[in-house]
Amino acid sequence: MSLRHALLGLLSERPASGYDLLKRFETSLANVWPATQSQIYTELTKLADSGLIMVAAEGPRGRKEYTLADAGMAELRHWLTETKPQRNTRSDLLLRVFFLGVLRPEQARAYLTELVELSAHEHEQLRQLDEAIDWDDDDLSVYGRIALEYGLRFNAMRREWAEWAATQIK
Amino acid sequence: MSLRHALLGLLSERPASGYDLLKRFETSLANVWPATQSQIYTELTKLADSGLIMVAAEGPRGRKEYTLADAGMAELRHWLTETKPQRNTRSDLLLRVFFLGVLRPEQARAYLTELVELSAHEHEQLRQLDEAIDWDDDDLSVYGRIALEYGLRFNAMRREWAEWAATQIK
DNA sequence: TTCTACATGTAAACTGTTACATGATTCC
DNA sequence: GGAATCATGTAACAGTTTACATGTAGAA
Repeated sequence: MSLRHALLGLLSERPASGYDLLKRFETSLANVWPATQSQIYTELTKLADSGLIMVAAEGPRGRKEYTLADAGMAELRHWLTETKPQRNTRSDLLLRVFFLGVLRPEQARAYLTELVELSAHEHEQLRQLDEAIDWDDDDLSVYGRIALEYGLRFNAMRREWAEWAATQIK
Repeated sequence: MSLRHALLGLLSERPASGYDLLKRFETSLANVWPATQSQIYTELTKLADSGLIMVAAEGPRGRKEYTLADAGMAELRHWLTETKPQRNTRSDLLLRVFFLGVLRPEQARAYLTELVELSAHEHEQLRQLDEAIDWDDDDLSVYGRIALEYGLRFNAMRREWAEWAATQIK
């Protein structure tokens, strides 16, 4: 149940409405924890009911601005320090690799070549994002930069692996 | 819905019972697509109902041995060649990184140090698995080795990243 | 005035996890 | 005879996706 912690985390930076949070998910958090509009609004209601967040203000068009309650900050800290991350790496991309033997060698190689391109493309997207952001030296910048660096290294690794893998066939 | 394709893929290698498939998930496939006993038996029933697999034989203790039907092989090939992999990387491990700013610097560094150890540990597990397996040059060996190499490279990358990240704090 | 962005909510279907429930065969 | 392993199945719950449904405020 990480969605609630993602919401608590975002609210720890500043108060926001469901709509604001949705936008933040679509941009910064989409790569590590995608969430839909429906899921976010439902979870915010639950978080407010359980007292981890509060409706601090109501604005035009029924806008509700949420703030983190003390209990919410405590829960966020607990999640960060006391719970172990799952190394649950469900990857349909890698699952396919196991079964490439049912294809002809050139088809299998084509799949791996697509992965090279996919990784190169994602790497480039992140590189552009990196350039576009005016990095500061506040918390958000430090940790945002660290997360982005992970994406860069990950895509570089995956690209090299897929290039190597393509040479292993036949 | 990759579970059904994982099952079709395993059955493309050889006929198997639900129990056999469960064991294969626990060992080889656990790293890329974990599945529970309950899920596997339920999905096998659905696959048989829709004609993608068939019950070829029944053994002791109610054992049902499934084989891949032609339609199942077609569906497997379709999945491998015609559908795009999701680059859906839900990672609670990385999600936490975004919010490490709410912790004290030494706590944040401790989290990253744990990731170094986690990656080193997983790398070592895979290295031992690599040594233990008697790699052949059949399809299964070629693609199994490719998938394992991914794991090795991934954990090496993650370890180096976490080591670097720890130096970036404060 | 009309379009776009803001803004929220619910229902149904699907996927995945945990727990319960049962029983047969083989090995020691 | 007892324990471990083989073998299957279902129920309840939690999490996720897709689709539907509605309406307001501001900008051009």
